[in-house]
Amino acid sequence: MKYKTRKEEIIQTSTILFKQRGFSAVTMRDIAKAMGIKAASLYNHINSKQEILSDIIISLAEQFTQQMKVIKNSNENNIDKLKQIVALHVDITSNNPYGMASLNNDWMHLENELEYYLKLRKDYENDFRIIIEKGIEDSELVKGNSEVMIFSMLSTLRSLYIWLPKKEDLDIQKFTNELSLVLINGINK
Amino acid sequence: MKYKTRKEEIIQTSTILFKQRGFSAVTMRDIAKAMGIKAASLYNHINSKQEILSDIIISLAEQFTQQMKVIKNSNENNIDKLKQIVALHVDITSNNPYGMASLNNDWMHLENELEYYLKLRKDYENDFRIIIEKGIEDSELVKGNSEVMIFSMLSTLRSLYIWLPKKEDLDIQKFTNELSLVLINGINK
DNA sequence: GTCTATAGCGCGATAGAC
DNA sequence: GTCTATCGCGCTATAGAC
Repeated sequence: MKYKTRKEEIIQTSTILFKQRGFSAVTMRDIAKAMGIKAASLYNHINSKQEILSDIIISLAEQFTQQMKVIKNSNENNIDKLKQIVALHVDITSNNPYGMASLNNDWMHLENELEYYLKLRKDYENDFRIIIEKGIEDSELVKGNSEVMIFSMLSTLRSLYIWLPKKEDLDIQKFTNELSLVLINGINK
Repeated sequence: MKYKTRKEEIIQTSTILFKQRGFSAVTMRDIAKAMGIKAASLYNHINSKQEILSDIIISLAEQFTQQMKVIKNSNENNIDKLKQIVALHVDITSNNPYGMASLNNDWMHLENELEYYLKLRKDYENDFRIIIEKGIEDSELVKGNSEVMIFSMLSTLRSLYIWLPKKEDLDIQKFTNELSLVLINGINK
């Protein structure tokens, strides 16, 4: 059996459709059709379309926040912390590339959990910022515009969901190292 | 007068709303309300909601393709070509940050122009790839995974629309240089 | 747990008055 | 060029049979 519960199957099916066309363009009929049932039957397992979205997004956002806390409190230097963050994004994204599309593109359609999501994201970005700024202070990173560094790294890490699914036979460990290299050392010879 | 034509006003208003909530979640009634008129009145100036989307996306995509051709055919070395590409993205995005959201997130809702858009994007990425690979070949760039380099740079450049509008007082020239530095030389000391 | 039927509403778009 | 009125359809969600 691929799914433990019918609810889990609904969420996984929705996740794929949400990535392809976005939350607003996917209907309950689309989700039901992809599962071979009628839309009304979905409501035996979930309460609303909105609930599907928040299940997808919040569980991912909490994984990031929780793991960031571990990285933040470790005793490594700041460069190694950044490498751990790269590994974290590759790990979560490769385990749920479709869900990451909703996290990135459909968070604004959250209702009850919107504020909670925004707080999780803000906390995450703050932790990231502190590592970058500490890295500059400790002379591990070049003296540069820290906001540009944060923007550049986070943009790339947040876009992994577009790219990873296209590389089916990927060696995750090798890729993580190559990506860390490009992000930290650049591409200039 | 802020807008030359009523059609232009419709497109600019839609562009802002599409960025906030995405094409599918914005209604003709929303667009009309933002302009202080009724939805039916919009149809005196445009033919369909779809037409608004394709006007936004195709004009931006064509700007990229056209300027990429100029960069490609210039006599500069590959690193300087990459810097020009960074400048191109900063330029187009700072002139139309809202439209870039549609280009990135709502292209899949194009109908008649979907294939044309996909061709423009593919051509652009191919030109980008050739510059990176030539750079490695000519020993301007480190020997590394070129796909990872392309992914990383393009992800950052494509995310500029999220970031640029938050920095109103930005010195565009200075920012372009800082971003080029981070993308090409990395952040490692 | 899935079905048919349908409520209640909002959608994109059109017709025609002014 | 904007309005009111409305068409025809699709949406989320519910009721109740099996």
